[in-house]
Amino acid sequence: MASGKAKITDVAARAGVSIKTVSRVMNREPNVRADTRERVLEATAALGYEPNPAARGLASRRSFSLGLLYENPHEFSYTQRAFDGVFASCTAAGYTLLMLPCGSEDDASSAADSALHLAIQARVDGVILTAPLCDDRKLLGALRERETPSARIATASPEGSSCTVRAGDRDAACAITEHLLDLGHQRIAFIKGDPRHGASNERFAGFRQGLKARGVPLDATLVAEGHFDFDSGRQAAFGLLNLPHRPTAIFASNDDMAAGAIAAAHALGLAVPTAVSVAGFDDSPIASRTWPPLTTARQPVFEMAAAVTDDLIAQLRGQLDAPRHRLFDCPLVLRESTAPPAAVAKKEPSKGEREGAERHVKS
Amino acid sequence: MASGKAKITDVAARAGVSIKTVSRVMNREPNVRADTRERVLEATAALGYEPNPAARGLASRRSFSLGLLYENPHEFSYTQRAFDGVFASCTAAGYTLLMLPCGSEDDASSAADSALHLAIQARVDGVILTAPLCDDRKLLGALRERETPSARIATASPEGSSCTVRAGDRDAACAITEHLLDLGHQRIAFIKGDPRHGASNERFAGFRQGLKARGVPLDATLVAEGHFDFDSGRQAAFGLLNLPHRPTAIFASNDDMAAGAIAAAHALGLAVPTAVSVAGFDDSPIASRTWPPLTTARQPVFEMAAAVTDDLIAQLRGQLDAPRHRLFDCPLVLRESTAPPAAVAKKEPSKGEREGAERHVKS
DNA sequence: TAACGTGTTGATAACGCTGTCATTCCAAGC
DNA sequence: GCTTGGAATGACAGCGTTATCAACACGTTA
Repeated sequence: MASGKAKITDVAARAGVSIKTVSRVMNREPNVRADTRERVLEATAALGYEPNPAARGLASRRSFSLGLLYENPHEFSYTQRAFDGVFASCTAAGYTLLMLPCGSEDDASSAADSALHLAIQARVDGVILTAPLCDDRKLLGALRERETPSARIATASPEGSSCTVRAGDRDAACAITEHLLDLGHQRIAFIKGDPRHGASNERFAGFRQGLKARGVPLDATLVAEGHFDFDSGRQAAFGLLNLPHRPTAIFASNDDMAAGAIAAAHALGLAVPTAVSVAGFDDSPIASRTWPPLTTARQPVFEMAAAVTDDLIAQLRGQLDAPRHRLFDCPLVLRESTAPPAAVAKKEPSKGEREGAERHVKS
Repeated sequence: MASGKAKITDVAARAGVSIKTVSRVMNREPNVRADTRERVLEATAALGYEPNPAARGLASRRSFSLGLLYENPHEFSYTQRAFDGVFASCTAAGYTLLMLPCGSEDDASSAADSALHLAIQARVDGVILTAPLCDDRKLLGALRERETPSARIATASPEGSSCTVRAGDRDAACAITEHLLDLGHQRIAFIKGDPRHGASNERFAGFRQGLKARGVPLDATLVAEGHFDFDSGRQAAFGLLNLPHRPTAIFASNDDMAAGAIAAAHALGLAVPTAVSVAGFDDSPIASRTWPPLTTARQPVFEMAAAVTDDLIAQLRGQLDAPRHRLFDCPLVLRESTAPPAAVAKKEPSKGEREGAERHVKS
């Protein structure tokens, strides 16, 4: 399967037919003999031929594309926020944007392949990769091979020839940990995220760093595995809260898992934050919709996505000499899911720790 | 501003320059005299000229488009689920898909204009409209004028020459209302949705229909206005729960508002569902993340979006004689946010109403 | 046998733009 | 005035497909 430079004339030559016949086969038109079709298909496969959509569009006066018009919802998922940032930059620069979803976990690599295939078919000038795809070696290799410029959002390795952007996960996780320690918590549990995301390691490292800075030893029994989703957070929290000597605070490494932790606490009859404090990460929409709303760290996804897209476009235009690697701060967002532990709360009623419903503190 | 049929030769003729000069102006290339540029720009404006992206792409060997690769998150917003459905059908049919967001409420019509403009620029073969855009008369008029085929998701008027799909909002809302009545609730409050969405009326109508079927009169003081978002739901619920004679159940016409209602109840120290039951609509991700998780009606957004996209593509291919108008059922999803009212609960402990954590009942 | 129809294939002209390179213009310098 | 050189402009050949229409093969009918 030679790569994408073959054109219809090459296929026609190889199959020993005219380009029109190739065209007929590609467009599933009738009136082509079965054996002819076979020869053509063999040739397209052998040459790795992909029809050029621009040429097709020009000749046929169709675009083979649809538009989905929608009004921006108030509620954004991470992907949605990233899309909005990328879209804003694309529009400003006169680029159009294709969404290329992969079929999530199960067999992630082959799913990535299919998205990549769509990118190749559409002949995009460049691609933007989100975590964890941005660290998929196979995918990156394929892109390099095709010389497709790329940019990476939330990568684990902010280096190399493509532009990258990431959040200061470690520092922000450290700040959250210190916030919990400042409230008087000593037994703080941590729920890890999907190990394929670079951010997971960083956030865990930030947690350890925060403990270390205050001289609190890491208790391995208080570290649970999660996968960045609600259910895994709930499960992990159940385990943690059922421990003989349970933690007084849970730091889940994203908001969805933190929401799960809150649900687990509720189910066990433990009030948040009175009986147990819960903190998340990201400041995604769910963070302000739980009860109580979550203390978290705000990841500026829109800005990150827009910035890295600007960089990619600049690179495509040859306006960028070296790839740019950006780092964004994640400010702490204090809400009502964290408070001093019960024991401490009795002694000092936590004056000054709980005022405005929402405060932003630079991490 | 004549519409999209002008080409570069027309502009060149009108401006009295060669097509190459027009090209230079369009691409912001240097070395064009200011007055020449002016004349060209005047001509493009007068003719409503939009460069043909396919021709540009073919000649320049670039596509002026980027791809955003991402892994499907577990958590879907409504838009995300709709996108996934549309995308699945597009991919299967060999179409590419452009996301065309509008800038939400403030000045919705001009926002719709900008999205429409993008659609025209990109020369999409057709567009898919989601609520409330699908009922924007100005937008529909513009599409008709350009003879751009369209399909509509969740429209208020399931008729006309474009294919449509909608949910059985009225029946499902009626079913939810009857569920609450069956539990023994008599004072049921309703929080309306954004009036621009056709679904809002339907759901309210379903609510009234449910009451009427059981002979319960509609109490106007128990009907509050909302806008389908968390905050408006919370506000509305605050008002309702602070009434002298407060309702024993709240039916919010979507899940986000229902989540807001739960937050309001929590804030007022009212336990859900013991002190007050709450029901939502949509079965969006938030529905299973609140505490307690929400009783709601599942809107099969993915399937609806995929189906209407299939119809649109069939229409584009001339395989459809008459436009198709589809209706999807919304099955009831019973979770823990609804229970018999306190008074009734004392008498009969609600046997048989609370068993599996989640049951689906066809509406 | 000739004429006909049907299924299959190919030659060639678009499609609407950009890239290349030649040409023209015009102010500055001699 | 004449030359010079860079800025401004244009002529024209592609770009890689599809559409049109002609040509051809072959079995069937008159």
